[in-house]
Amino acid sequence: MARLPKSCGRRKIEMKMIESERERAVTLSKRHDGLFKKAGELATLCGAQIAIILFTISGKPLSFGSPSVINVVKRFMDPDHGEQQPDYMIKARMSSFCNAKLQELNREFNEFNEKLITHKKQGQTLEEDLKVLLGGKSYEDYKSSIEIDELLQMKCKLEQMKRDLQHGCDAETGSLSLKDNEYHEMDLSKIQVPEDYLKL
Amino acid sequence: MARLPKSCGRRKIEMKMIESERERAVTLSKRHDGLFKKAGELATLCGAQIAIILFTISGKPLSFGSPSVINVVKRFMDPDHGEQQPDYMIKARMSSFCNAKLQELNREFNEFNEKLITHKKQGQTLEEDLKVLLGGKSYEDYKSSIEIDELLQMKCKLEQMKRDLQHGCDAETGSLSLKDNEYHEMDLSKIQVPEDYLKL
DNA sequence: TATACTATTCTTAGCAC
DNA sequence: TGTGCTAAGAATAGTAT
Repeated sequence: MARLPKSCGRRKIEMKMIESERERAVTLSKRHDGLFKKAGELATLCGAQIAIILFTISGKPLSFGSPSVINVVKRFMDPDHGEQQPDYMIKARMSSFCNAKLQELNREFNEFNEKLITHKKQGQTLEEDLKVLLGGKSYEDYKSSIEIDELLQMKCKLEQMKRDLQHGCDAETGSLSLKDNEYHEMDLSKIQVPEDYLKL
Repeated sequence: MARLPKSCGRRKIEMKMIESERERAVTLSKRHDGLFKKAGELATLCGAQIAIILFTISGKPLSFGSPSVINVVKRFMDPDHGEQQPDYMIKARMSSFCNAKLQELNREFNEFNEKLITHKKQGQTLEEDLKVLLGGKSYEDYKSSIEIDELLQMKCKLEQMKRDLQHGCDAETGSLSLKDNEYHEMDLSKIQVPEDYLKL
């Protein structure tokens, strides 16, 4: 009772894995609640279907689905199941799956690229950059180990895919390009494994 | 330029489908960004694996995955794929799938029940309650149409499942019950289709 | 472990460009 | 459509129970 007016309140936290097991569990619990709540709100407000699947570090599965995880996942995995897709989506013959794959790659690339830029800005040496980028814990957490040439290969593939998609679509629908779709968020122009890095 | 100090700021919004198509799209965009960002933070902070699949009302798929949507979904769909599950999880022979199913049911039930309570509190007549609950747009959005007796059947099944699970587990591990698992959030005691409603 | 509290940070609704 | 701004509203880190 008689709660003293503590001088704590929320504080900023560093975006890295929380070391303390207990603290991590508490954060997971709170943020899991918050995330699922936000997902529900999004579904309600925007009439969207949404599924979230989450595995805790100890392997415990948590999920959220509106209307249900299974429904949404099914729809996602099955390209021909797109009953509700508008005409131009069908014409584009772009399965949800592929679309999503591109989004993921997009995200991975941009994250990677941001790290490159950040480290560059911090004025670290190339050696340090590479050490952090390829061997460091922070990036390792995200994607276990990626080689620069792998990245370059992916970039080429992505550019090819992008070209193919645009051609495929333009050919069929004329002016109706796919520029509304998410994978165009991928700003390939920004994704540059700078020459300097390759010189190593 | 010369931006006047507007007196707007954020306002509270009602939790229902946004009518205006444009406004809905804007909200979707903002909240989609926010949701995926939060998911990424959760993955980083807590070392969790997480996948989000989202279909907009127009059928456009958006997704987020860490490490990737496909990985997480695979792990989720395949009960035997639980390499990282601790011993007690394996002993419980409770597949991720079933666990999730229970969570979904839990959520559905509690939402339904909250609606029942809310409407009750608002002092509406039973007729109005049922109209809103079974035929109204807001609930229809969530689950297309559910009958009271269906709900009761589900409740019975859930109670049976819960009993089975607890017995199954207790039999194998003694005191190590599954009370840590999410489906125990399901507060069956609160889920009551009140007698009055059944009298109709 | 779950809940409560509060100061603070973070998110986002409503505008304007 | 997309971006930026601002202030109100939400979420939550840290703490204690």
